[in-house]
Parts: sequence; C-alpha cells; structure tokens
Amino acid sequence: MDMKYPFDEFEREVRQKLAERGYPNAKIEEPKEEIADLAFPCFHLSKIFKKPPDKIAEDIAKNIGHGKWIGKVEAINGYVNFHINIKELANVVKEVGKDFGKGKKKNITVIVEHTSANPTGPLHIGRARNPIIGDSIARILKFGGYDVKTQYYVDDMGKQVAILLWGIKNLKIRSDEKRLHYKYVKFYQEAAKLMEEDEKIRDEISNIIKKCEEGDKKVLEEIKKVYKPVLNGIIESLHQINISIDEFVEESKFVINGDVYNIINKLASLKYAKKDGRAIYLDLEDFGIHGRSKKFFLTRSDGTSLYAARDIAYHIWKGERADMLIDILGEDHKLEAEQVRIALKLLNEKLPEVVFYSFVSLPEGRMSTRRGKVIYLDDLIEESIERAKKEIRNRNMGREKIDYISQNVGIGAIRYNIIKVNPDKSIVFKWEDALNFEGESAPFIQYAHARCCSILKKAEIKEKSNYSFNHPSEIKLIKTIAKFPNFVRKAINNRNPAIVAEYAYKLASDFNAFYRDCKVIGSKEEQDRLALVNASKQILASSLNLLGIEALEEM
RNA sequence: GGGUCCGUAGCCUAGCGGAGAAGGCGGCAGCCUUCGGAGCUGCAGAUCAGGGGUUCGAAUCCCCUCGGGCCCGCCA
Repeated sequence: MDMKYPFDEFEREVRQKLAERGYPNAKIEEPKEEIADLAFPCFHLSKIFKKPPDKIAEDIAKNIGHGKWIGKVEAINGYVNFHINIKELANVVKEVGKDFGKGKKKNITVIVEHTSANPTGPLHIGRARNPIIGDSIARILKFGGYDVKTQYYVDDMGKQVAILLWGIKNLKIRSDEKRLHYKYVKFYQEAAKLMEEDEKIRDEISNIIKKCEEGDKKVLEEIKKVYKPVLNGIIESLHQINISIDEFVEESKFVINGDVYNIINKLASLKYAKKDGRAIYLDLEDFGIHGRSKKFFLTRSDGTSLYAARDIAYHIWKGERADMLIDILGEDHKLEAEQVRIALKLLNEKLPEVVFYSFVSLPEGRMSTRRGKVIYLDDLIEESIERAKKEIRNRNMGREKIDYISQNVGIGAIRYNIIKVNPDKSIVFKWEDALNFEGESAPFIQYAHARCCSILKKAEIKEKSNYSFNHPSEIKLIKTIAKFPNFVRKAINNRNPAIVAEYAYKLASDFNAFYRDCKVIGSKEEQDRLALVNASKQILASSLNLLGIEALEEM
C-alpha cells in the first residue's frame, strides 16, 4: 500500500459521504484555494430535481455532517463546498520526511531514453531541453516507485558521423580551440558544406556508410575514435547540470548482430511493404498517414538500412529489457516516431511513450550551427555560474563555499527556467530570462529552503504529540505541503516535470508569506511553527531534487 | 498541397468544461527597532487571436479563418 496522504483521505471521505446521499461517482472538483478544498457542483442536478442548484446544494450540505477529515461543509452559489479538517491535517508535520510523497515500489522497470544527440558537436541550448526534461522525468518516476534506467542512443553509423570522419581525415583546419569537440565541429561543418557541392565527396561518404553497414571493423573503429571525444564533451556538459546517463547504446550494435536485417525482412514480407527501385518502404496510407508522408523507407536502394529501421531494432531490444519505454524527442521527430510506432505495432512489439518538446529558438530565428547562430550549453552554464558568483562574492565565506553555491545556483537557474514551461510550448531564448534569479526561478526556491535551514539552526525541535495551526498563512502552508504527493502523482501521470516546478514555486511562495506573518523563534507557538518550518524544508528539498536542483543550506 | 503543435496584459507563463481569468518579468509607489532584502506589500495593465457552434455553463470541447513553430529526404 502507498502511504496514506491527507488529501487522498479527505477526498475519499467526501466521495463516500456523497455516495451515501445518493451521488456515487460524483464529479467533484478542486476550486481556488480561497474558496474551498473540494467542491461538488449541483447545476446538472437542477433539471432532474426541478429545483435551483442553490437549493439542491443547501439540502446536500445540511445533511453531510462532519467526519475525520471533513471540517466544514457549506453551500454557496450552487456548489457544496468541503473544507479539510485543519486539526487533523496539522499532524501531517509528524509524517513529513524524505519519503513523504514517495510511491511504493512498483516492480516496474522503465527505460527513459533522452538526449541521444549525434556526437558530432557540443550540445547547444536547444538540445539541452531534451536532457533536462528526460532527467527530471527519470527522477520523478524513481520517486514514484519505478525502477528507472536512462539510456543515450549513440548514432555511430549514420551520415552525420560519417561526415565528421571524412572531414577529420581529409581536411586541414587551423583552430586555437583547445577543447577537441569544439574543434571537431568545425571539421563537421566544413565537410558537410563540401559534400553538398561535390559529388565525389558525397560518394566517399556514402562509402563510409556502406562499410559500416557491412560491419567493417576498421571503419567502425575509426568512427569511434572520432566521435568518442565529442561524446565525452557532451557527457561532461551533462554532468555539469547534474545529469548522468546509465547506459550508452551504440546504433551499430543492431546492424552487427543482424537484428536490423531480420526486422527489415519481417517487415518486407508484410502486405504494406513496397519497393521504389530497390529501396524498400512501407505504405502507411491505411494507418492514417497521407500525402507525401506515407512512404516509410526502411532501406536505401544500395541495400543499406536507414536510421528509422535501426531505431525499430533498438526499440525492440529496449522492449525486451524493460516494462515501460519513454522517449524524449524534439517535435521534429513526430513523423518518424509515428512511423516507428506503426512498424512496432505491426511486429506486435512493445510501444514507447514519447514525450515531445518544442524547439528553442533565438530572437533572430532558428538556431543554426552552420550559420554560427548558436548558443552552446557550456557557455550558458559558464555565464550563469558567473552571474551567481557576482551575487555572493562579497560575502564572508570561503572560496570553496562560494564556488559550490554559485555552481548550484547557476545550474539550478538554468534547469528551472527550461523545465518550468510545458514541453509543447516553444521557447525563444533570451539571456535576461535564462539568467533570471528572481521571482519564478530556482534561486527563489533555494532561498526559501536556505531560510528554513537558517531558522532550524537557531532553535531546537522537540517532538509534540499534537500540533495545531491557526494563522491563515500557517494553514495555507500546511495545505500546500500536504498536497505534495498529489502533485508528484500528477507529474507522473502526465509525464510532465513542469508540474513539480510550478508546485515548488508555490510552496516557496507560501513559505515566504508564513515567514512574513508568523514569528517562529521566541513565539508561544514556537514548537508548532518549527515543525512547520522543518516540513517546509523537507518538501522544498524533495521538490528541488526531483528537478535535479541542489537544495542549498545557505546561499 | 498533406499533417501536427502553439496563439491568455508590453514580455513570459499557469489554468484545459464550472464560482470577480492566476503568477512572474518589466513599469510605478512603498517596506531594513534585526528569525537571511536572491525577500515582502500596493498600483497600473486582458475584446483569453477572430468568427461560428455544442452546453444550464466555454480561455477550456467541435468547425472555420488568421498568425507562428515543426515535419512531409533512399538525412538523422
């Protein structure tokens, strides 16, 4: 059994009471918090009973009575409004610890695939949305009781990486760039340009791809040697923003072990399979894909496999290793993901859930590595940490502490600013927003946490058997704290970390209001309030951890 | 041409069938007789892109139009 959480118990009781009065499966809703904790609208009953909604609500409210969790019931404007019993709720402060909000162990394994960027250059801020979403989802699912592993699918045999290899072997480019992967990206860019202009180069690159397909060990080794430093650079950037990936899976694996060709053969035997010259494709007309998009190519006419075909093999392989698959993909992959999904369905294989995110662009327009219109993640990180350092450098702290704090504030700000917006909204990157340390931002939340710590350091908590809260700001805060498990659940169900981000901000904001209105140390409610501060601290820390942001004790 | 997502105050975002549309940034005016000012309070600012429809009730659901992103490659 999951732990019992107050707002679940409260809702259960409300539903039970309504069912007893003849309203089973009632549609109840959560109104604005100033109004009530739960409400039952009676408008739809008006026709049935031939009475105005107000009257119906009044009749119901009169007959409900109190309960363990129901404190007050009243009828207003055609709603039956339920208020949670604060006396009962107050004692959750005793339950709130690190595990508050955690789901029970589910024995469900999940593979979250994220980032999977081509190892041909450093991550730019557009691609950074992927790992930040993926890592946060992985953290939230783990907290919810799932066994989660993250994977990065390394494209070590596509055109991109072949272009990079060709460039490094054939071009001479001078660069004073010290970091190897930054140097390499220049080779890639130049090679890609030359390839477009020159058919001979195009053939040479095709030849590299063909060799890979044949499982040519020497070429695959050469490729690995070139992409490895680039991938290491990416791993390092990710590490900086608190992201580490459990497993790296090379695409070539599925060509070498024959999976790709077995799958292509299987698909080629289906009635949807057709040929264009010697290239094999699936006709997806019957699956609701029309127009030019309906041809889903699996092979080139030279017999080599295409990315999407290999992706099918990868998904089947993943499906054998986990109960649930989640992919984080940019919206540009929507069609490809749908095609892969249809193929997997035809093969009767496990289907992935895909979380898509919209693009990050610059005020001048789309990011483009070619035209040099990019902002690299590393530069953002550096700038953000620098900005955080400026804020605290005059404080009386050791250098190590200053570094530690500015590191975590800077990174927190980056992660928060990206994760707080729903993935389906596009983002126009602006430095002033990305480096915002005020208001709806990580530092704001971290600051509230540090305040909690500071208060707790100055006083001693003594356990009480019964807690009570009376000030409106105390009540608002304890309610928000108690709702944490509900928000975690919602974030899991929607696969959306933005829900946790928004919650964390509200918690911090409610804590600040409490801090403003209620003196803790030296007050006659000191012990009750210390318990409330401690609970706030715990949940602020839990929320931040779910987003991969460090809960700082001082800043 | 086909598909898909988005359009909420100057800017960014929440709400996605129910009760004066909720926050942040920016602007203006305030709050240090000390529990951390990366904070707090107040003010100004919204035909919820536009038009139809469904409903007792629509920012929210359906249709159309307009604007923008992304895709429609034997690239990944």
